[in-house]
Order: sequence, then C-alpha cells, then structure tokens
Amino acid sequence: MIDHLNDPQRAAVTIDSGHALVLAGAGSGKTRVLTTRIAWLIQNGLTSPFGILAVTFTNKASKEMQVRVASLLPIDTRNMWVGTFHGLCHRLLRAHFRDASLPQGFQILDTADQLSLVKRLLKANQIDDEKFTPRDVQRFINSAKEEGLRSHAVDASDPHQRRMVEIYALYEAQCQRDGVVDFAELLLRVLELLERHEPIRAHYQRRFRHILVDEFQDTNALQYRWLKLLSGGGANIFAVGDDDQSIYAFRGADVGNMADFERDYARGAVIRLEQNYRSQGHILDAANHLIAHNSHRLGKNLWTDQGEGELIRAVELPSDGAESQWLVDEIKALVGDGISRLDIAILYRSNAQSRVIEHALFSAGIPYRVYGGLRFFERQEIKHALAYLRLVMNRDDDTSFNRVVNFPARGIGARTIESLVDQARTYNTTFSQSVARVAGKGGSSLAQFSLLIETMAQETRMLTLSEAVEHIIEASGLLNHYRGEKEGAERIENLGELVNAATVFETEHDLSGLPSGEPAKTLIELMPDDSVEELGLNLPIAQTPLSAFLAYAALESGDNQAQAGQDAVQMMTVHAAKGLEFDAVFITGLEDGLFPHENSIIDPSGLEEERRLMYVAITRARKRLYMTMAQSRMLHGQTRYAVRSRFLDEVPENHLKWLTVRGVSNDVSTQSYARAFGAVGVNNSRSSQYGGTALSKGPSSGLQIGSQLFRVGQGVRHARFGEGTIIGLSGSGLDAQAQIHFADVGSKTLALGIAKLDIMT
DNA sequence: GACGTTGTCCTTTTT
DNA sequence: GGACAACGTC
Repeated sequence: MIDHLNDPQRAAVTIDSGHALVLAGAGSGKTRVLTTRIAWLIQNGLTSPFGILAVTFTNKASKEMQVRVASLLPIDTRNMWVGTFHGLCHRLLRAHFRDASLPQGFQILDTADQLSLVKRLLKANQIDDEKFTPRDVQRFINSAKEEGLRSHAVDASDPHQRRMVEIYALYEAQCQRDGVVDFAELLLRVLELLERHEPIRAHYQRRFRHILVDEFQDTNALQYRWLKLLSGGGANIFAVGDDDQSIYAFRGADVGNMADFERDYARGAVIRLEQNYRSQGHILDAANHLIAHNSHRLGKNLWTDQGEGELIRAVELPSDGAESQWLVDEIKALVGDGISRLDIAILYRSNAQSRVIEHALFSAGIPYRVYGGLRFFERQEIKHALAYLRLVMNRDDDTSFNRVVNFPARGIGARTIESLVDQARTYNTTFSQSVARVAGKGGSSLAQFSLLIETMAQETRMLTLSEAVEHIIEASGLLNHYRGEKEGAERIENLGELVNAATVFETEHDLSGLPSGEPAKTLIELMPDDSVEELGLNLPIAQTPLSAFLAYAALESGDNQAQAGQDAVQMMTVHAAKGLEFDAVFITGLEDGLFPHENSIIDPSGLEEERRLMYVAITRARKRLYMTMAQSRMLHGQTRYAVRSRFLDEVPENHLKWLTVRGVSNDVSTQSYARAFGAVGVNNSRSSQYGGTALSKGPSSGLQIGSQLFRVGQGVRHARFGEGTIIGLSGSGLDAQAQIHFADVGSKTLALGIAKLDIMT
C-alpha cells in the first residue's frame, strides 16, 4: 500500500501519533496521501473505521475520498464519517435536534433562500434597504457566523454596525421561528451543541481518534474552532493543505489557520510534499517564481523530474474578440495534432469573460462545456416544487411559504401578503400560523392555500418518495401552469428529472416501497454502536425519506453539467479549476484590472490572493500553457483599455515565448478607435517580431485626452480628492472615464474630459 | 394582478 | 451588455 509512495508521502502516511501538518503542493499527490493514510490507520489496527473523521469542503472531494479508501480496503465506507463540514454537521443536528433546540423537521436555507428571508425581514421591519442592502446584511450575518459570533457577541463600534447587529438578531429570531438553518448555522449550531452538552461532546471526542482535514487552507475561524473542539479528547489532527492555493479568503477562509495550527499543534510535525507529478519544468518554474513574489508564505518549492518541457506561450491581442478568435484557431490546431478536447481548458478570472469566448467557439463549431452557472436544484421550477415539499415537512418555513403562496397564481396579491406579514409580526408567529387571523378577514384564498398544503401532507405521507414528489408537482398546479407557458416544456422536463432524482435517491438508500412521511430505518443517522445508549437517547433517530431528500437537495445542489462526458473543450473560472488538471491550459484576460482584479489591486493582501489564483491557474497545466491578453475589452457595456497583467511580468522571461500574431496592427477596432479619438497605443511595436522567443516587454496602451496620456497604475492628483492611482480606464473621447482609487476618499469614477487631474511622476 | 419600461449593479463560490 | 428589481400602465 505504501511501497509506491515517495519518501515524504510515506512519512506523512505513517506518521505515528500526534498532530501533523502536510504542506501539499499542487500536483504532489495530496488526495493519495489522505486516502492511503486512512487505509493505513485501519489496516494497522490503529483505529477502527468508526474512529475516523475525514472532512472536506466539497461533496465531490468527499465522494472521491470514499471511493479511493474503498479501493484500498474491503470496508463499507458509507458508514464512515467522511463528508463535508456541512454534511457532517447536518448529520449531528438530525441526531441531536432536541439538544440543538431545533424542530425535528428543520430545513436548510441555501444562499438564495437566505437572501429572500433577509429581504422580507427588512421590509417587515421597515428598515431602509438603501442603507442596509440585503446583500450587505447577508454578508454581515454570514461573516459574523463564520467567525463563530452570535448577534449578541458582535462588537459594534458605530451606529450603522449596531443597527446591523439588531438586524442580525431579528434574523436569528426569524430563523428560529421558521425552523430553518443557513449553511453557516449548521456549523455554529453543532459547535454550541458540543460546547453546551457535556455527554454529547465527550462521546464524540472519545470516538474520533483521527481527524483528517482536506484543503486546510480554506478553513474559516468557525471550522477551526469546530476541529479544535472535536479533537479535545486527544484525537490526532492530520491537516493537509497548500497555503499557496488559498483563494477563498473572500468567503472567510483564513490561511492564518495553517500557521496557527503549526504553532499550536503540529510543532515539528510538518511534512512538505514538493515533488510535482503533473507539470513540466518551464510551467512549474514559472509558478514557483510567480508565487515567490508573495510574502507570508510557509514556504516550499515544487520540483519535477519530468524535464523542461515546452516554453509557455504568451500572446497579446488587440481586443477580446481577437483573443477569442485566436483561441479558436489555436484550439483547432491542438485538436488537429490529436489532443483531446477534454484535455484542453480555457480559464478566466470572471464569468463575464466566458460569453465572448463561447460565441467564438460556437461559431467555429468547436464543442465546449462551461462549468459553473445554474445548478439543477437551483432552477426556478425545481425550487418551487421543493418549496411545496418543504412546507409539507415544515409549515413554518416562511421562505418556502412566501415562494409558492401565489405560485401558480391563485389570487393572493400584495395586499393579502401585506396583512399576513403584519399579523405575523404583531403576534410573533410564522405566516402559516397567521393564516387563520387574516383569512378570518376575508382572505379565503389564503385559507385554501393552507388547506392545499395540509391535504398534500396527508396524501403524500404514505406514498413513496418519488410518488410523493410526482403527486406534489401535479397537485400544486405547477405542472398545469408550465403546460400553459410558452417556454414551459423544458421546465416540465426538469420537473420530471426531479421525480427521477427522487427515484435514484430511493434506490441508493434502500427506500423503495417505504412511505415518504414515516421514519425509515435505513436512514438512522447514528452509528451502529453504543452511542444511542450512551447519550441517553431512547429511540434511534431516523429521518423520513422526504426529510432526507430535502437535505440532500439543499446540501448537494447537484451537477450543473448536463452535457457531461462528451468530448468538449472545458471552460471555467480559475476558482472552479482548482484541483483539476489538463494537458493544455489557456489563461485568458491577463490584464491589470481583470487579473489581478481591480477590486483587489489596491490592497496588498488582495493582490497576494490574486497571485495565488494565478499560481493555481498555472499549475493546472501538464504540458502546454498559454497566457493571453487583450488590449481592449468590452466590460460592463463599455470598451475598456488595459495594460498587461503584472503577473505576466513576474514570470521570468526565459520560460516565456511571445507569439507573433499576424494582422494585429491592422485590427479594425484598434484602428478606428485611434483614428476617431486620437488616443494612442504607446510602444505599439511588437517585440516578438524579432524572432519569437523570450522577450520581456510587450506593448501597453493608454487613453489620450488633450495633451495628457492616462494609463492604469498611474499616480494622479485631484484638487479635492487628493492623490490616487488609476485602476481602470473606460470609454473614449468625451465618454472617457477613469476609475481612480484615492488614498483619502476611496474609489471614484471621474470623467477625464471634465475632471482636472495632474499626472504625478 | 399581469405585463412592459426604466434604473441599478456589476469578482471569485461551496455548502 | 445583461440580469434583476422597481415602477407604471392597462
């Protein structure tokens, strides 16, 4: 099992006791080490399968871990505690719902549900949603929870913050009334459950002897506390991660956890996996040199024995359209050379960039597949159907109530809803509980809706899960509604897919023939050991099939890849590419302001995260890597001009080959732009015409207004705003605008024809 | 209450 | 450019 590992890998797998931190570079066999370690621990009798807790961030990663462990050992991994933070917490909360102060039928809010709850909350409490935008409130609540803070524990310094905290408190109360938990709440609840209930805490602390954590660099403060608490009974934590691939700080991940963990736990037990089995020499060296520009690294240097390989190809194109066209031509050539389209990836910083590229690929007839975007369980018609099912489970789920109370339309308008909101607020009840009071005042369609839900609940209780789903799609009127809609056919198809998904779920969990509304023995969420007795729980806590299915829908929003499997070029954001690898990779849009993104350029830590993102992008490539940039690009409906990304300059020139593109200087958009508005591209001679190898300085462009030439990155002075830096240029002529970050007043967009700016030298 | 028109806002994403 | 929300009209 461990014979074919390299030395550091074997050292990590067989480390005997105590905590350990494994710094696993890109392509260094991270998952292999994790899974082999689990198998090794069990095989050598160091723990039983029940003594292991393995945590990941994504369902995909946890599934892969289960499959790979199962391939190493003849055990049923389904019973092991291998899962995502959220999935495992959900399991704990189902088992201990009473001690966690939750109703048995509690439901999980996804991000969209959460936002709609916040909106309703703001409206019901007449809070100015200009000063407190729903997005901001949502972010505030989530980041507080990710730090492990309840509303009463948040430090509010100014009045605005104090109001935020009040809203947070209202939100907490509303969730509790509704019997719903958001994603962060799953973790926070479990943390509190373990903190407050000694016997439960002791039980799990005793049980888990080895806790293994994947992608440790992505943990937030809450997850770190969670791990600390669970390991409090002497368990060993085996944390695997790569600080250079930490790209989720924006959602609360704290790389600092790695350094903290090393200091507090893994003293001395740090293992570096530095041999890369993925990329060839030039690619790997480029990545190493780039990331060396970051400070605050734990430090490591990847190497390969695969030889230098090819130089990285860099290309500068006049426009985003030209960039896409160039991609098309190059991909045609690659495919002509026999490279499979599945092994080609086009990466970009932000989703907005994909459209132009898609358009070009589509016109050229090149099959492609875009990752990201709407997932199955997030589709409107699916969410509607799920909302009915959730109401069957839990009448108090106001979010679901609100979603479908008048969908399909049944004559319940804004006035009725308003009085419902009124009543609910006055009496501190949920919508469902307030129906009688409002209905008494003439809202009979509302009473009918309530009756509909009750009837559905009764009718579906004894049906199997898939039958129940099918029945509800019909009885809710959803099916009829979409039949009458022009674009309804696809939605009806998707609703059919939902029934399908329920059938698959039944099979996978041995639920065929079982009633959807009765607890099913196959869904007992506790391990088959002494826990029931030890925890003083008299009954095995089983879920109903419906409840389990709804949790599955919320926690695994499902594949968004309808066309999976066919031979298509892979398109995705750099974030989405983490963990994947391809023979040929195109990193596109390498322009300052786009990659690195303008929102991150000003702040040094933001820039470092962008650099790590670039590092992730580079290390996706096995054999061939392209870096492309466009001098002009349509962004937010305006043409913007940018200079090439500083990251291109951070790649040593001996790893780069600048490609000459024929016809660049004749590009229509550049020419007409230059003619019409007198802006000049500076240094517009292409260095690569001299032979095509290793040239460091490409051209850059700017905006000429009068006698002044403005460029991104330039320092400027404004009479009122003071000194600042240009972080973006857009438009042209009279519409020319500059986004400027001022040291004192923050970012402003100024019209270059009007604002008086001095260029600082 | 359903539909058309204008106004605002734009990273990255998993659970 | 485009998604989505808010407003106005029938």
